[in-house]
Amino acid sequence: MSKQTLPVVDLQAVGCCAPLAVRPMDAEQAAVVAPMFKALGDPVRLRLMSMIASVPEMCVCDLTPAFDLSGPTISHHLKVLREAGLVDSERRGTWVWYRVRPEAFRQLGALLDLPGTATPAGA
Amino acid sequence: MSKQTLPVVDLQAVGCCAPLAVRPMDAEQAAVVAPMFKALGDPVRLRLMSMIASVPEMCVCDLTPAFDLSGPTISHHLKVLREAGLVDSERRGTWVWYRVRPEAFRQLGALLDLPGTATPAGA
DNA sequence: TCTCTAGGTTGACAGATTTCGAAACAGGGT
DNA sequence: ACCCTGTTTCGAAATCTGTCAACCTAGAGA
Repeated sequence: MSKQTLPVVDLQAVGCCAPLAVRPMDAEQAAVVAPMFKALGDPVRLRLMSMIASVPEMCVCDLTPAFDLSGPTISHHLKVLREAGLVDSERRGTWVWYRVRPEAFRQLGALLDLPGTATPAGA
Repeated sequence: MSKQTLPVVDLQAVGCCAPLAVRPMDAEQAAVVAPMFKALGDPVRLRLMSMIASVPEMCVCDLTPAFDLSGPTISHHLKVLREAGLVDSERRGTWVWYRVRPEAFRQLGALLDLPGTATPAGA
């Protein structure tokens, strides 16, 4: 699965993350970050992500039945999220558990900060 | 262009935006938000977005030469950003100007908030 | 140990979407 | 009328989505 960190995103190396609204992104940075947004750009994956993100960890066996999709399809979507660096998976016994990678999540959030807009309380 | 607001996203109607990490998204919400992430999921569009977001407004005539792509292609990408509700365009005389829609930007940012993680100053 | 069963992933494939450029078109200035 | 900016249309090539079949791993039972 991914006990040893995959050669995937390498968030640190990007020198990342002035908010989009502050400094334009260079091509290299964009090439690293775009796949993360792309991974979230599918309704199924977005829901998978939100289900995983809203708990400490989530079993695939609870993810799959939430959709009208076959097991392999869910597995493929999870792979996309994994390869984008957004989640991490670990097999424990019979089941496979997914959890978010907070660094990646944080990086995307930071990118979307709108300076001078301290996320209004009521939003 | 888009003087009258396009029947596009309708951010308010979604009842949107508990952070992903707080509550799982229902299918309907995901269907509305996913296209926005999808729009940012291409390196070219991500850079376009960042170029637009980092200034009050941006002329297409300054956007196009920043890429090794034809005019029509850039125009296509801008259309995707527009239809996702992320930017707005306006023709003034000869040139067309693009600017971000802060509400959309804010919505995405809110979705990616990681509660208990007040965006560290240095990040 | 050997087998059986359940949970997940991988590989291969058809059908749908994207991406991009050439050419044609529309808006606006001169 | 002519030129310049940007968009649209259309078609070709590449990529994505979802399924079935096959496979691998782990636990249960004989």
